[in-house]
Amino acid sequence: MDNITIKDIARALNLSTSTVSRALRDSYEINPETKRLVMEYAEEKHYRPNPIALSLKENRSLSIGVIVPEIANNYFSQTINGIEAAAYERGYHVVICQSQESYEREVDKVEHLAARRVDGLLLSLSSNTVDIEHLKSLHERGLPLVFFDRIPAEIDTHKVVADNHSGAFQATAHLLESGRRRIAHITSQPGLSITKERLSGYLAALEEYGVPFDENLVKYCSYTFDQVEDNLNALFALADPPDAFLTAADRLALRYYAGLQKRNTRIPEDVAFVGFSNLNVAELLNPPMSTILQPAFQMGQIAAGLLLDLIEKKPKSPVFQTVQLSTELHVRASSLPK
Amino acid sequence: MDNITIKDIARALNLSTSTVSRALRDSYEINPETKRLVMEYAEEKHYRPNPIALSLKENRSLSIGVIVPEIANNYFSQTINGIEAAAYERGYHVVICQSQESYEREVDKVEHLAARRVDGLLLSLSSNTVDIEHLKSLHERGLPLVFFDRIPAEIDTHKVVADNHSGAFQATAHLLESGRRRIAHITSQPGLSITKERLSGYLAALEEYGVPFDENLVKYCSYTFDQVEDNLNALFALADPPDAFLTAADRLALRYYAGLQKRNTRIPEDVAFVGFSNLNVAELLNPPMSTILQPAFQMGQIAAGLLLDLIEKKPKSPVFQTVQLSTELHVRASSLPK
DNA sequence: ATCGTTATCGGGAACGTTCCCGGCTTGGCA
DNA sequence: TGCCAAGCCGGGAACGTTCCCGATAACGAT
Repeated sequence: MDNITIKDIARALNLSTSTVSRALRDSYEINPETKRLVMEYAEEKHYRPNPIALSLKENRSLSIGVIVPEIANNYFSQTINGIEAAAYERGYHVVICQSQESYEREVDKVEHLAARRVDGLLLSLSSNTVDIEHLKSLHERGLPLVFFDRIPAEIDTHKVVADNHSGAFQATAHLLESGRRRIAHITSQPGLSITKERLSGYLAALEEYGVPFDENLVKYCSYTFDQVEDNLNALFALADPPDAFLTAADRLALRYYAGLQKRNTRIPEDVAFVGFSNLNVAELLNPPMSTILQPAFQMGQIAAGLLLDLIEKKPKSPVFQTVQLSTELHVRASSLPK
Repeated sequence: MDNITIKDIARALNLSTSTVSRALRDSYEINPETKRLVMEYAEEKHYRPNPIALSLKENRSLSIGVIVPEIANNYFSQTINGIEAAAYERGYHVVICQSQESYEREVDKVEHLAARRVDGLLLSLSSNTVDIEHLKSLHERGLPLVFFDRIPAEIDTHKVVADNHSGAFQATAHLLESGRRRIAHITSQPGLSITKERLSGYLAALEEYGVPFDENLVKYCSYTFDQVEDNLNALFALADPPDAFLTAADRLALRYYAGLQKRNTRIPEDVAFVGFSNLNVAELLNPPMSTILQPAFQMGQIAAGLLLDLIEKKPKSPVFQTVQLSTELHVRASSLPK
């Protein structure tokens, strides 16, 4: 594991490190013959510049960090692919981390990446993150930061989100139009931005169609603690039980799909079902699941692009924007009229 | 982004960097009072040691690299979770990369991680990797290396795999016992270790049950190039078409499940179906898919454990082992007898 | 012959740490 | 009174680069 360094080359060719360094970067002030010698020797010995030494000197790493709650989630893995595509194109490496929906892990990862001198950070908050001081101070100290999907209100920077309000509105309207009236909304932690936006879309649709809102139909779920059965039991114990479900995430959609089937509730006969989800298997489920699809890959691309812009033209402090991408409702068998 | 350094502390407290350094590491030869001063000042100013400077000096990073073909694959994301669990416990960070099933990307990622001085590398080969010189030379130069799942024969180091032979054997035997005779085997690139092992299990089962092998029933698929329809057409154009499918990966299982449904082939009436897969939705598919489940999380844990052992006791050159974990056949509706 | 130019190269500081050496006070003891 | 050993601390090299200054030589111009 002892790699060859510029010093080694210098010693071997009886040159100074400065000369070797310049020869390698093809500087004009080095004799072509010397350059050739250095280049050839470097090639032969597989010289690779030490990025750590460079990072130490330049205080940057030509890499960006990504922190997502979990990668075992189609939505996030698609986003990461978009990020990688954009970063790769512009010569940056991507370091991927998971917060595992844990606040402590998130803080740990953020600090680790910052200490490792990533040139910028892309992130989607963990569902248990309430305090974002760790990010705020980093941002104030000048670390370029772009949020996507689960964004905080308190930090002013670029953000990329799906149009959650309209996605939820569309889905709810679709359910209402196919004759449902008691739509259960299974959603994420109340603190998350996506939760609020989706709830507001849901409420707006109810209002538009003159259907009264019943807060008993809204269930906030932790991703980590499993209470599917309890929630379903509570919902179906209502005097007026749900005849439709609108779920807010891949994970929730699957859990409740399974939960409903376990209690032999028929979809879509007994209840209709629509999920916010980028599951690539929605079509293959039994029955095929109606989903609100988010442009995950594109979100990643855009977020990475914004971050790299931020990184590369640091001097002028930019006007931060929030990019909102539209969602697509895919109606499948799970939400057909009864 | 200007972080406080030991030098800053030294200057502020009128001490030397050596003293500050020692005070921070609680050295015995520093006056308790001085220690207190330094510690408090460091705390107040949020001093964090610069890991890059440390890496440069110590030639290590307290982090390990993981390269998988793609993270949008339940099998790999579960493995990564296992790796992270094990690494976290022992104080190491994990850097995740995707080769995207591309040889060039794999080489690039490997070199990048090595240059960044990861202390070791965990990897599962891309399906397009044939030449592994890049890994061989790294390994010879002393970089600890552990392979999992898709392993090369040419490098002697720790390896962690599922018992692919017996998994395929079990699944094939199960299909044969439920009355199938023409079992199509849809599998990965022929070069991969997992492909060979699974094929051998498939063949062994055929032989045990006295069913002749027909090479027309085996289809090798690239992950990147999509030829599902062609393959299905070819298979069903056979004089004696398949009455069962054994697929070798998450991705293939889903594609062919969808492909079969598109051509209105009934499962399990017309063909039975079993897939190597860690899909968490297998139960929810239509029909629920029989799968051969691999202990992905555990594989990650074990692989990471072996790697860390390798890293931490470098001096003695160990005896390398290949850990083989057993798979589990989960029979569901897709492979019921006709 | 002297001088300014150009072409080519080397020295050394700096990035943030650690650590080897060496140095200065004390104070205790002979 | 003198000496040695703690106890405590600073100087500086080293890790691999880059880059700012110089430095040296040759060479044409004055």
